[in-house]
Amino acid sequence: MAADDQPPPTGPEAEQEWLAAYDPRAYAPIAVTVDVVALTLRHDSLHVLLVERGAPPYQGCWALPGGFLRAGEEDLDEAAARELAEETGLRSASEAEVRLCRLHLEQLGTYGAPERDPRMHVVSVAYLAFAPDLPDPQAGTDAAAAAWHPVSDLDLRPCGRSRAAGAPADTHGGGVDGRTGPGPLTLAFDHARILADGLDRVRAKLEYSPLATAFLPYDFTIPELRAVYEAVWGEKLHPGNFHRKVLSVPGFVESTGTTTERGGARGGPRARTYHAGDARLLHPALLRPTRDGTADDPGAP
Amino acid sequence: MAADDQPPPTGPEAEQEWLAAYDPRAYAPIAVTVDVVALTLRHDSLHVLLVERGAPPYQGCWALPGGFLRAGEEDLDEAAARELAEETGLRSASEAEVRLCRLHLEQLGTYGAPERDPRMHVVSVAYLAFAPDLPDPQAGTDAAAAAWHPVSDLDLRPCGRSRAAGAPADTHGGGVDGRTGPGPLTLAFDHARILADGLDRVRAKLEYSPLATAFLPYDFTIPELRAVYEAVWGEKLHPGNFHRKVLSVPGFVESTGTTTERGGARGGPRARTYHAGDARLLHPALLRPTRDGTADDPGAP
DNA sequence: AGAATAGTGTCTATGAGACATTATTAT
DNA sequence: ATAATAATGTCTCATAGACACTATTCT
Repeated sequence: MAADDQPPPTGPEAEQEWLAAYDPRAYAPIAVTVDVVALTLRHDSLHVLLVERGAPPYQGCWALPGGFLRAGEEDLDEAAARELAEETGLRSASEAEVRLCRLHLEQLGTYGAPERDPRMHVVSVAYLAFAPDLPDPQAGTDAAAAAWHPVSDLDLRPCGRSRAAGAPADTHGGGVDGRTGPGPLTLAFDHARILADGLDRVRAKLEYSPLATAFLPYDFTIPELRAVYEAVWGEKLHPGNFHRKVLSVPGFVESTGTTTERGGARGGPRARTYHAGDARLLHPALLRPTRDGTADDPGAP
Repeated sequence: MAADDQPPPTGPEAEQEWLAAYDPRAYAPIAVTVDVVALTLRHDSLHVLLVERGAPPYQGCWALPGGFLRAGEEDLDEAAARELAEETGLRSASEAEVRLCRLHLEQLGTYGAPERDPRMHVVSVAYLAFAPDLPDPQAGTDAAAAAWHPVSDLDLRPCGRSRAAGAPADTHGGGVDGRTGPGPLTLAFDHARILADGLDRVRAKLEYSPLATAFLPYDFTIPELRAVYEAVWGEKLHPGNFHRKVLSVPGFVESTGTTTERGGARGGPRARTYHAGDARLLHPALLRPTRDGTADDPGAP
């Protein structure tokens, strides 16, 4: 149900009473927030947008950008787009429109464990965003300190820190910078889990959807597209086979008829340029290399 | 963020003030509910569990079972399992444990348009459940009138009724039974959309996950498994090819070494029985028949 | 007996992946 | 000149799907 009513009213005035009881202030409060896992490619490695927390709990830790859903004013998608625009520091509507128009935004999942925020029960709707290279977030905006971080620098173990949920609120006294000693960065709340789920999602999505193009400018080359796959999957792909395969999937890319101005940085011919086609699903899919390990019956002669 | 704070405090007492401002009663209220798209197979056709609304809005309409998240008490998954147990009328914990233990439950998506419930802003976390044949919901429980409905009887057009979201709240005055004249059943709120999303999900999931087995009892035959695929996809499959393919996917099914007691209803040999294997992903996948329609370059000679 | 079904065998088209090869460009 | 790279060609293996066939069981 939307707002459900377990015991339905039995009479007309009981019904009135029932409706009156809908005042949510009578219930224990739940907050609804929207968090965004915004991914982009920088220097051929996957980066995620994080903000540094300026207040406890988890003060000094990095966290996913996000904020409260504005009750009665916006849908979840709108809230996610708004938060992202705010945190990336694209203030003017026109600039935001230009830079974010090619942005892909999709719902990732919702996280609602009662103890995930020590202050109160917070239900967070997580979104996943893919963007072509965005500028560094500008200081002086809503984001106290927002920055792109290489995903490989982060600690994504099941519960980042010492059990994220029940983590001590006095974290801000000790290692304030979100690092556990010399190790990788840890994230606030259950954000490591959310980010891990987002990475799983994007890795899977590249197989059957053309969304790799969302990480690139409007025009791109096949080798650039391959770099996206390699960065997201963390594996080198066979250039020749990848090239032929991409061109064989109907609607994946469309030729522009032109090439790049210069060859590769280390030599090689100019590459032809393409832009995204109209396919929304890849047929056939670009399957991830089978890092099998299945041993596939090596016992048989 | 979990509960985010855009403008971080600048001083110690400002911080205190900031934390005090966290009282969610100061914000416009948002309700959080959990809805369940519970699917099962009956007589080889897909059925969904619905409850009849006893109160406005959408009084008399059918809706997905669901209810409020209990603040501070339960996670989203727990709330979904609880609602499902309540609405299916499996009251005793032991019975619920027995009947629901084989239940598959996964998060489907979250719906939060401000106007989706005319009373207030309600954010609903939708879950998808697959179950082997469950008994008819018992009257006299929480569910005023809960019943399994054939999915094919429902109107799943983009916005079920007259634009679900802005639908008039006085619906209970007119066509009270959830039908628009002689047509198929329409659902309350945006539940037609949620159900449609759930159907998309289950159709896709059968391809690459072994979840078809969640619709069947512990032991099953390959033809029974095929019936699940045919019901969900709405297409007849080639019995011979399906059989060989299922057995060729490692970890999908495991032989029990026995067969059914009797042959098919209309003749044929006894079928061997299997139970679900330990694979969580199918490799290779069971791809849906390509209802291509791509015309596949009919212009060439 | 006749009909329907479980399970297996065979053949073909297609796609994935391993190389190999040619042409083009930067250093 | 040398090295690196874009793009294409060729070959092999695995899988999907069409079809045929046998064996078993119900009416």
